[in-house]
Amino acid sequence: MQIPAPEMHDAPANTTPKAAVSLHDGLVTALRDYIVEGNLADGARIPERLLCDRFGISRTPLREALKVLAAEGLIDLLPNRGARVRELSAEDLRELFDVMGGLEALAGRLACERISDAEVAEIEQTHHEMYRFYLRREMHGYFQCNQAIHRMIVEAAGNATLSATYASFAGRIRRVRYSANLAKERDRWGEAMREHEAILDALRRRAGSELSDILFQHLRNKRKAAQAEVA
Amino acid sequence: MQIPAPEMHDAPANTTPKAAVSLHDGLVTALRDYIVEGNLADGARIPERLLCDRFGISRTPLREALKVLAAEGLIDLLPNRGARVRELSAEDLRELFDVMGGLEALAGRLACERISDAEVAEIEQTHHEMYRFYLRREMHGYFQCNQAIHRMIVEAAGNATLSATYASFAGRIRRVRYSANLAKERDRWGEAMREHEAILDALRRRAGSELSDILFQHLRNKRKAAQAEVA
DNA sequence: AGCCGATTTTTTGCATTCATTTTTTGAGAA
DNA sequence: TTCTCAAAAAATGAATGCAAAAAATCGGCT
Repeated sequence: MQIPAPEMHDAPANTTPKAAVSLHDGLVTALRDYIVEGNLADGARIPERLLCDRFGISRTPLREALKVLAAEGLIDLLPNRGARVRELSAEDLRELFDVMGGLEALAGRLACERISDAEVAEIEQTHHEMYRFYLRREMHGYFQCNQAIHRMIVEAAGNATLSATYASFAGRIRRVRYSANLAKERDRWGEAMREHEAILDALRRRAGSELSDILFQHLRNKRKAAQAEVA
Repeated sequence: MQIPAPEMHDAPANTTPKAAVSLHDGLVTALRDYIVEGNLADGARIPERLLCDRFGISRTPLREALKVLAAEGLIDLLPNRGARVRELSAEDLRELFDVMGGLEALAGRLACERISDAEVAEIEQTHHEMYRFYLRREMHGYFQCNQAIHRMIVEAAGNATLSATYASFAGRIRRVRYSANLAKERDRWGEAMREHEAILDALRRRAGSELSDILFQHLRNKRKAAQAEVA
C-alpha cells in the first residue's frame, strides 16, 4: 500500500519557487523548509523515526533526503549517531556571508553585461518603493524590497547555475537572518540606502567591475551588522 | 576518503580505509570519481543494478549516493526512469565557467586580505616553476602548476565554505576539461602567462579588487578557449 | 510485410526486516 | 552517593521484499 502523500503543509510564501517535479524531491524541499523555519532545535539530535512520523513516510526516503541536506550543508550527519541541525558558528557565518558577497558580486558583474533597460527600470522602481518604506520607517516592506532587488540582480545575470547556488546559500543563512533579527540593521539604514543608490547607479552605467566591488562591500557591511547582532 | 573498491565483502586486502570520516559516504566520492573519470557514457541510462554489482553493495546505499550526486548536478534523476549522466550543454559550460570565475574572483579578493608574505612567496615559486615549463613547452607540468596556483589562491582565502564550493564546481567541469583537451589552450599560452604575471602582481600588492577583476577575466578567457575547443 | 496493442519482463520507489552500533538503564561495589 | 560495568532498549546502516511504473516482448491486425 502506497502512502497517499507526505502531508506537507502549504509553505507560507517560500522564496524558493522551485517546482518540485518529483514527488520525493518534494520531500527534500519540505524537510529543508521544516528545518529552515526552525522547527528543530539547533544541534539537537534528530531521530529518524520522529521525522518519519512527522512526514508520514518510511525511513528509506527520509534518509535519502537527509543525505541530500547534509550535502547541502544544512545538517550534519554523524556516522551511527544520527542527524543534527548544523549549528552555524561565528566562523561559519563569516564564511557564508563572504561567499554570498562573492556570488552577488558575480551576479552584478554578469548582470551589467546583459541586463535590459526595462529590467533596470524594474529594479529602479522597486528601489524607489524601498525608499518610501525607508522614509516611513517600515521595516518589513523595506526588507521585502531589499530582498527583491538582490534577487532581481541575480536573475538578471542570466545564469541558472548561479541562481541555484545563490538560492542554496541564501537558504542556509535564512535561519540566522530571521532569528538574529534586523534590529541592528536599523542602525545602518541610511548607510544601506546610500549603498543601494550606488548599486543602482553602477547598474545604470553597466559598470560591472564597479558594481561587483560595491555589492561585495555591501554584503560585508551586512555581515558586520549581523555579527554585531549575534554578539 | 577511501575508495571502496568493487568488492567490500571480503575485507582481507582492505588496506586500511583509514579513519574514514564517514563510512559509506565514501561511496559518494567513489561514485563521483567513477562518473567524472568517464566510465559512464554521457546521457546513457544507468541501471541501479549495474552500479550495485559494480560496487558490491545493495540498492539502498547506492540510491542515497545517487540522490546526493543529483543534488550536486552531476547526474539527472528522472522519476521512475533512472539516473543519467548529466550532459553538459554549451550553455551549462558557459554558466559553470562564469561561476568558477566568480568564485576565483572572490578567492582573490579574500586572499589579499589575509595572505602572508610566505604564502605569496610560495605562489611566486610555483609561478616561476610554471614559467620554466612554459619556456620548455611542457604542457603537462605547466598545467599542474597552473592548477596548483589557483588552488593555493583559493586556500589562501581562508574560507572553507568557499573551498568546498570551488572544489564541487571544479569536479563538475573536470570531465570536460579532460575530454576537451588543452589543445586550444596552447594558442593562448603567452596570453595566459601574462595574465598570471598580472595575478601575481596584484597579489603582491594585495590589490583585492583588481585581482578580482583579473581572475574573472582570466577565467573568461579560459572559457573562450574551452568553447572554441568544443566547436 | 509492417504497425499496433496486450502481456511479460525488468526496473524503480518505498516499506519492511535484519544486523550492528550506540545509548540508556540498572545493579552492585567503593 | 556516585562510579563502574553489564544488560536491555533504541537507533542507525544496509539488505531484502513487494507494489507500481516503465521497458521489452510477443501476438494480432490492416
